[in-house]
Amino acid sequence: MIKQELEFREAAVGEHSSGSGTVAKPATAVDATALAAVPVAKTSDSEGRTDVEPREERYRPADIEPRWQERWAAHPELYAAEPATSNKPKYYVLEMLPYPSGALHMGHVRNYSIGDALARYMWMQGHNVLHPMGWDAFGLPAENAALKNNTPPRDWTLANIAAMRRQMQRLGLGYDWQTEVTTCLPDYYRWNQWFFLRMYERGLAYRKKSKVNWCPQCATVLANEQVVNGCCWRHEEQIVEQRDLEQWFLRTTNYSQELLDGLEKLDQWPEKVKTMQRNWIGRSEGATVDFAVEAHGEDGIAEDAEADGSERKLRRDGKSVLPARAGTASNDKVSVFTTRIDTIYGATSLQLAPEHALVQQLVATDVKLAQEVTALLDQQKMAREAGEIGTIEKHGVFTGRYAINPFSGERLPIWVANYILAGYGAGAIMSVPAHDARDYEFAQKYGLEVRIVVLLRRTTEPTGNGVEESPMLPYTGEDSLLINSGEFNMLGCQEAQHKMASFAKDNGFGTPTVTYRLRDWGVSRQRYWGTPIPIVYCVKDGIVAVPDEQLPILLPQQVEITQQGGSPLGRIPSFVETTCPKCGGPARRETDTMDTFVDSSWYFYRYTSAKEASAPFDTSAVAYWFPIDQYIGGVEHAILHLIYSRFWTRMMRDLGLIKNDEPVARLFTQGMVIRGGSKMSKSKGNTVSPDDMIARYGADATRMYSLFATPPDRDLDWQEDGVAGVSRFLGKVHRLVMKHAPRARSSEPQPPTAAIPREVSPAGLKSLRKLHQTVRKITQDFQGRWHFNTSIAAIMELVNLLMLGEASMSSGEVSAVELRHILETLVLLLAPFAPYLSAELWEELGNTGDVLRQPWPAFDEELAREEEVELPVQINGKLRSVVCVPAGADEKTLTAAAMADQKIKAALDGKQVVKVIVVPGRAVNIVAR
RNA sequence: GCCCGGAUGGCGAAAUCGGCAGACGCAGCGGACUUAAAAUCCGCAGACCCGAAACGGUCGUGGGGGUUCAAGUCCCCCUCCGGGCACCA
Repeated sequence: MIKQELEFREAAVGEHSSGSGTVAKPATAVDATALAAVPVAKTSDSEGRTDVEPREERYRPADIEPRWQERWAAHPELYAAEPATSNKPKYYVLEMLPYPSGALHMGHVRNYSIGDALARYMWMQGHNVLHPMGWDAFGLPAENAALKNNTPPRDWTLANIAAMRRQMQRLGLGYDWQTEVTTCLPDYYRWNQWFFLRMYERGLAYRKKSKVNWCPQCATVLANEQVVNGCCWRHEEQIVEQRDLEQWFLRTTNYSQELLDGLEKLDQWPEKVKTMQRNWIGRSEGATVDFAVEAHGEDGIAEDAEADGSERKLRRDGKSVLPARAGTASNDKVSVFTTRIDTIYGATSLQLAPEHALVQQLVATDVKLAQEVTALLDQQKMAREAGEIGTIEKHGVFTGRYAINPFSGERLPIWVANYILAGYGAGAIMSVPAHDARDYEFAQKYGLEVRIVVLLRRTTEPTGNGVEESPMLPYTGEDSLLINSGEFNMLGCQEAQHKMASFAKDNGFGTPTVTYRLRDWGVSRQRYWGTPIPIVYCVKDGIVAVPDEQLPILLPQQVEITQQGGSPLGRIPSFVETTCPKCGGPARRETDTMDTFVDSSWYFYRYTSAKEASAPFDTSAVAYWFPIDQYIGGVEHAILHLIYSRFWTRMMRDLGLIKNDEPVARLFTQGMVIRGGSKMSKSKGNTVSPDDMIARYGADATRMYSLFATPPDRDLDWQEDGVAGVSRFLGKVHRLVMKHAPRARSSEPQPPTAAIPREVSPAGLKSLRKLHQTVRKITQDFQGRWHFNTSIAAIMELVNLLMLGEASMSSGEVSAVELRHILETLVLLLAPFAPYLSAELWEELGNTGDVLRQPWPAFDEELAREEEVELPVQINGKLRSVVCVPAGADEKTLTAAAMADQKIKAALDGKQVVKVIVVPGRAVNIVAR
C-alpha cells in the first residue's frame, strides 16, 4: 500500500512539473480501467491510526482532497477534450482568463466554480467538452513588481502562473491543461505580430499622430475604452491627460456597423451587455449640411467683424443680428452634422468647436478673438481632465462672421463654443434653441433668438382662474408637425427629415450621414512587458513591416525597468538597432508594445490547437469548436475585451481563417463578490483568501458556497458562516453514504439505463420520489436559469429527508438495490458542485471509473409524481384551509373535497356561495357573500 | 438627464405560469447525547392581537393607486440603492 502510494506520488510530480510551454501528450479517450487501477491511498489521521472503520470516519476534506488532486494530476486526459472526430456533441465552455497577479481572489473562485459545474454537467450529459484555462500574462503589474522587487517581469509572471495553477488544481477545477495558453510566451505573442502584419498589409493597422489618452501613472497611452470618467481604468483617481503622439491604430471603425448589427443576432447575450456595446458604438443617423460663409465685408454689416469687441457685443443682441437677407457667399463653408435637419429653419446660429479649421483661420488675423478662443479651449481641456466635459458651463464667442442657411437663405452668426467637440460629427453644429436643450441653454445665456419651427406640445396647467397653456421649451420631440419652415410646413418631423435630406442632396449642399462614437483602437503602449510591434523605421524606406520569416520579434529579457518616461525597449540598443528588411541599411525598431487587450482578443481560438506551430491555430479545430457555447466572466469587460474580441473575430474571418462572425454564442456575466457592502478589494481590506477557506472548509465547501449563497448573476455577499454551513452539509452526505455504503455495495451494480428500480418497497417510496423530483429539479436548473442556489437547496432537502428515513435503510426495509440507487444518484447529483467528495463516495459505493464519466441520472416522471397533494382552499381570496386530495383530481372532486372540509363548512356558515373557482393542482377559491 | 438591474424575516435567499409568502441555509432559541464542552441529532422560529391552548384572528414582499375570485408576481405613479451612458449635435 505505502509503496504504491509512493509510486503514485512520483508519477504525479513528474506530470506536474511539465511547465506551460512543454508539449504534453495528445488527448486520448479516458481509459476507465487504467484510472481505476490507480490506488487512492489513504493517509493516516492525526492520531496515527491507519484508517479505522470507514463508517465511523468524519468528513475531513483535508484528507480526501489532496489524494484526488494527485490522481487527477496523474491523469490529465480525464479533463481533456476529444479530437474533432469525436461522435459526441461538442461543448466549449470558457471562463475569462485571469491576469496572473499571483493569487486567486474570490471573484475568480466564483467564476470558475460556475464554469466547472457546467463543464462537469456537460461531461456527464455525454458531450465532448473543451474546458481550457490560460494566462493573460502581459501587462503593467509585472513591470511594477520588477521595480519593487528587482525581479525580471518574466520570472515574476511565470512564478505567479505556477502559483495560481496550483491554486486552481487545489480547487479541483477540471481544466484541460494540455491546451494551456500563456500570452507572454513567444509561441503565443508571435501570432499577435503575425496578425498585426496582416492588418498592416490591408490598411487595418496604421500609424498616425493624434491626441491620445495618457495615464501618467501607467506612463503609457490608453485606448478610449480604457478611460473611465476621464480617469485611468487601472488608476481610478488618475486623471487621463491628452497628448499629441504618433501611435499605431487598428481600424475597428471599419466594422462599426457590423459590430452593431451583429448584436441583434446575439440572442443569448445579456441585454445589458448589448446595450452597453450599442451605446459605445454610438451610431447616429442624420445629415451633413453645408453652410456657405458670407463673403467678408458684405452688406455693411459683416465688416463689423473687424470692429472691436464692444461693437460686436451690440450685435450679440439676438434678433438684431439677423437681417432678412444675406449677402453673397464666399468660397468658405461650414459643414455641420445634425440628426434634426427638420429643424433647420429654426437655426439661429452656427456653433463651431474651438479647434475648427475656420476658427483657426479667423484667429490668425484677430488677436482678440484668438484670446477668447484660447480661453474656450482651456475650459474644455480643464473640464475634460476633471472628467466634467459632460457638464461644462457653456461659453461662447461671436466670430463676427455669418453663414447662409441654404434652406432659408437667412444669415446666421457664426459662434465658437466650448461645448462643441472637434472630434465628433463635423466639429460644428447648427444651433436650434427651440428644439434642443443645449442650444436653448446657450441661447438663453447669450440672448440669441429662439424660433419655434415644430408645433409645440402643450401642457395645460389649471391656474386660479381657469386653464393656462404653458409652452414647453425646448421641445425636442419628433412626433409633431413643422411650422415656419417654408415649403416643408405641416410635414411630420420624421417625414421632413427624409425630404429635407433629399432636398439638400439634390441641391448639392448636404448629404445623409451616419456617425459613430466608436473610434479606432490605439494599440501602442510605451511599455516593456508586451508584444513588440513588428515594424522597423528605415531612414531610406520609412515604415517597413518585418517579414513573417523574422517572427517572432523576441522581447529582450535583459531590460532595466525604470520609472523614467519613454518605452523601455528604446533604451536597449541591441533591440532597437537593426537593419532594414528592404534595403539592408541601418534601421530602428518600433519600441512600443501592443495593448494587452490584443492578447485576449483571440486567445480562445488558440486553445483549440495550442501546440500549433505553423499558424495561430488549426483552422479545422476552430471550425469544429466555434463559436464558444458558453462564455462566463465579469460584466466589467462588456465594452473592452468583448468588443475587441468581436472585432478581431471579424478581422480573422476577412483574412479567410475562420468562418464564424461571432466568437461567443452565449455569454453569462456573473455578479461581483462583495463583503460588508463593497466589492472585495485589497485597497478596502475586505478580501477573503481562497487558500484560507480551502484550508478551513475544503475546496468542495468553498466552491459550493459560492454557488449556494445567491444566484450566479447577482452580487454575492461573502459570509464565512455560510461556508461552514455548506461544509456541515457535505459532512452529512459523507456520513450518510459511508454508513450505508456497505449494504448498498452488497447489491449488484446496475447498468445506468436500468438503474431505476422496478419494484419499489413501501419504505423506499418516499425517498425515491423525492430523489427523482430532485433529479428533475437540478436537470431543469442546468438547462434553464442556472439558479444553482436552489439546486443545492434541493439536494439539501433530499438529504434531510433521507436522514429521517435512515432507520428503514439500516433495517433492510429499503432494499439494497434501492439503497444503492438512492446513494449513487445522490452522489451523481453532487458531482458538478463537489467534485472531490463525489469522486470519493462514488468509489466508496463500490464503483470504478471516475464519477465524471457516469451518465447524468435520468428521472422517472412516474416515480417523481406525488400521489396526494395539499390544496389550499380560499374563501374570497383568503386562505381558510388546506385539504389533501389525490394528484390530478378533476374540478368536481376538488370542489367536493373543499366543501366537505370542516373549517370551510364553519367559515361558510350563514353565507351564500356565489361561485367556486378551481385551479387544478393550485387552489380552490370560494366566492361567498 | 437617459438606459438597464434591484428592494421580500435579524442575515443570504425561495416562490420558472397571477394560486399556501418566507423553501434551503446562516445567526438565534429549546431539547437529546455528554461529568462537561465540542461535534452530532431532534425541534421552534415574519410581526402583532386574543387567549389556558390553537390546526383562532389581523397585518405583512420599498410607498401610493389600479386590474382580478386571487397580486411579491400584471398595469400606472413615486421613493431609495446598484450599474452603464452622458453637452455625441
